[in-house]
Amino acid sequence: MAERSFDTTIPKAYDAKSVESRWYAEWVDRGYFRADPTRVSKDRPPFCIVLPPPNVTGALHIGHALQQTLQDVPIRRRRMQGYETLWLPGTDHAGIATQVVVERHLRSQGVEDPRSLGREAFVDRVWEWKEQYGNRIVEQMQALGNSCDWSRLRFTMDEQLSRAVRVAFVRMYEDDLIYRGERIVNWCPTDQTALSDSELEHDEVEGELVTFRYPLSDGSGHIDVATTRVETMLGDTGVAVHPDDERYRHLVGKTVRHPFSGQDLPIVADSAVDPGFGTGAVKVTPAHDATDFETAERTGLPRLNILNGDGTISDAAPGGFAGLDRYEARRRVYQVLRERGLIVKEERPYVHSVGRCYRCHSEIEPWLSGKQWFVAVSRLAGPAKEAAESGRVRFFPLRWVGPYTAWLDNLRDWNISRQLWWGHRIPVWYCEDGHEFAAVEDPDTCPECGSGRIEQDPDVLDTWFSSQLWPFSTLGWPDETDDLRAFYPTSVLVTGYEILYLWVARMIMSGLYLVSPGSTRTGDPIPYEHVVIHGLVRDEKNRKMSKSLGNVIDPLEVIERFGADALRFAVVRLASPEQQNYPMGLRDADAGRNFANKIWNAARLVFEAAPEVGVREIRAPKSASLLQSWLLSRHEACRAEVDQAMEEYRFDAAAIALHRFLWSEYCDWGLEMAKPALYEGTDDRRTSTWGVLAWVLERTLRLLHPIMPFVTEEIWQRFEAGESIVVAPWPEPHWEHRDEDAERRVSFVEEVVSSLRRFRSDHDVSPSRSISARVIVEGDRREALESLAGEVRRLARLDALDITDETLDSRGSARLVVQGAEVLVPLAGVLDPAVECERIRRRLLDLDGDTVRAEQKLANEGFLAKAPAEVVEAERRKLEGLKEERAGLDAQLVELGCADDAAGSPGER
RNA sequence: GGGCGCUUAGCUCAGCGGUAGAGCGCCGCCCUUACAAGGCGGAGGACCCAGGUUCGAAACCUGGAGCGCCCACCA
Repeated sequence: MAERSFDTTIPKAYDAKSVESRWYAEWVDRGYFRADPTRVSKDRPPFCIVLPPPNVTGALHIGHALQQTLQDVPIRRRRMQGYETLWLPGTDHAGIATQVVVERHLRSQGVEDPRSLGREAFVDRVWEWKEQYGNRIVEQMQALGNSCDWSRLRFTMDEQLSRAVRVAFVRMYEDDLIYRGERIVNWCPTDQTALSDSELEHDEVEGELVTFRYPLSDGSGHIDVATTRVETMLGDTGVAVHPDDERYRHLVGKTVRHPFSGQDLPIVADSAVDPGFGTGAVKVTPAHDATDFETAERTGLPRLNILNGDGTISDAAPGGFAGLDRYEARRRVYQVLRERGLIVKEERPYVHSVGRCYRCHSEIEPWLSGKQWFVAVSRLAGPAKEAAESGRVRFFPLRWVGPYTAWLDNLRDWNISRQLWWGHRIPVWYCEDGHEFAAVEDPDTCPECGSGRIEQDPDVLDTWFSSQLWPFSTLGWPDETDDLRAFYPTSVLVTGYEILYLWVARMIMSGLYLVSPGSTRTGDPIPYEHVVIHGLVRDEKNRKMSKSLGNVIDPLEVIERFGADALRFAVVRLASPEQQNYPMGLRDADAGRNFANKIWNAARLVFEAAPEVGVREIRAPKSASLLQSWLLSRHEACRAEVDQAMEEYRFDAAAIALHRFLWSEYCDWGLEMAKPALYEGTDDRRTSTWGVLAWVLERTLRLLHPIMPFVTEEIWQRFEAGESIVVAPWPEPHWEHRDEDAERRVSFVEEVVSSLRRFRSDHDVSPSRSISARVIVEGDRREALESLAGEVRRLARLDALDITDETLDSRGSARLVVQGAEVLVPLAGVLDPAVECERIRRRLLDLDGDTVRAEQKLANEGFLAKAPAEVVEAERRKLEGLKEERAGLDAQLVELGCADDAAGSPGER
């Protein structure tokens, strides 16, 4: 044999760590991830994803790894398909979240009251924090292998993006979509800011429902009201009943006397009251309840704010409760009412839901906190709903359209002002003469009166106000940039369902409103064409991952132990869109690590078996042998499956298909059956076999590359088929390789091998002991078996294999039936007949069940009449085969001398 | 009070009209010159329950149960 020219120094075990660190830097250096809008053309369509920006504050967790891999996979595939791809990365300043983290940090550093630093100094400290930790996210993303265009890294508080925020605000302000008003807001007493409705979490708690009595001022009676927050009665300014409620109609217009203030509170009629709940009368606390606020608006009741921003009772409250914490006040108010005999009923526990701050989980207070800014949503919601219903934006899975439109239907105005320092300051100024105006650029004077004494609104905008602009502000909006024209609308948004409302819906609303159709590539201002919604990663016990539970998995730790490819594979395989939770532990990366190693070693075999001539040439093979046709056919089937799955964003299915093909087909059968040709074959046979193995492997690596970029690149380089797999073309279909005959024939051969292996195992024949076999089979399956006889001998460890189409005397042999063909294994005194009888009996048991079922089916006239002909025919053939096998096995039992305990035929049982 | 999702092998999940699949785990045997991060063989399932549609249902329809989630101004 000629000396081989291949590299035999490839290490036995795949070392993800060293491979991964080498390649990522190389890819970035070569500029593979950089998008260029000028390259976009008819033949080179754009494909763009903007990364949902992680918060600058934290480190990435495993959920980010999932989400990002789900973006990198389509990005890498489209890049290979020749699209001009842009994956635009960035981070979010995350107003409240960051401010809270930095405040906590400062406190730990001895700054007791961070707000005492003053606005400017505090904001400086946050920027310092951001500079320090913002990069960690980038490093993590690079370790994952994400193919982002780092030259376009954005941050929501970048100058350009901040200008976008101001332009958006001013435009909406001038169009009356943003207004300032005094309304009840959700107030977080811990973070001391207002929150939008979407920033609340709802939580069921076991509280109390206390019913107490208000005496009528004229002493003629009383009226009872119920509440779960009895302290709010300090802020009651009236009592409401339903206008049609006969029980109370005569009381409307009278007043009750407040037990602490002594003031007279009017009894009013309002149809918002549900006469069926409680007593049918409601205490009205306009400053601390959204419903009551509206009731008060309609009925003219005054507002009395009895809470301070920190959740303590204010001086405005009667009865000497001022200064008490709200929970303490609840107990005290209850006590005093009780002492005065005014409590008429108590229910404890009373389960009801409370709103909590989505950042710090404190119970929020509905509160009147002066004027707040709102976005009027009614004009925005309609087009956003239409876009989803008409399919201009498509949801994957489709079922999310329902919740999305339902949310838009019930939308209330969006509170966008936050009493924080970290964020985009509201671009509105007030002059001393009471004029109010919004401006994109910082003004010096009031445009109305020219006064220089102007002051900017102290509040900042809700983080989500800037986030909603993300898909276009990152591309240069409000300028009509090349990026915008080339890549907007973006192609896909990949995100979790938890921010469907908070973010996705708002991006669609604002995109449709703000972006001018003429500046986009399609003339549609919609931010993206597809929205892919995935679930959330949980821990192994399916609990939410959180720092306080200590069950957070750091992607870097997984990468360190198993490699980025392993993590990516694990996470993609989990990400079924039907599931809302993905439980995951560290060990789940095992399978991916093993898979990478398996591919590595398969490649090692292929390269080490490379024939001397034509080693590096990979040509589209012309199918030759049965084995080659089979492998090409199976590979093409896999390719088609992967393509389809990826088009449908079923990356889980794509990952499983690739795993199955490579491991169970390519390695277990393809490589194993190729060994005789590779090691003992003629030069021709060796070369052609190797050619197919290499061709298939090289293409499969490309199919797998989007999911496991590193190991595929490392191996692919050895083919010297191009510069990098990152920019190698995506495998084109080769439908002509599908060969169902070859698949059918090889599957017969596989089953012959399996049946012999099982036989060996059943009889405890050690691998070192030889057995021989004779197979009786006709037609093309016989040809198949003959052409693969050497391979079968090797795989089943036979020292002899006879193949014939003549009936043979089966005496003295075990009979195995494979797809109707007989496989005879001479017992030759080496095997225990009792064991063989047992084996046959076990088989007969299964056989009987199958036979009965088949017979019943074929006896069913409906089945014969209505089932498709091929189904009926298949059933007939099956029954026939079963009967033949049964006859053979019965004969065998007789021969082995254990027929006595053999069961009768199925019909007689 | 509405709505959505899930319920399939010990665990985590695919399958979504033609007699049950994967990964991990488990039990045997095997260091067979790609891989012990491996090979070969195996065990293990009233596909939540009850009705219905159908020749045929894990799959489709109706109802129910359990779990999870979302929405909602029951004070």
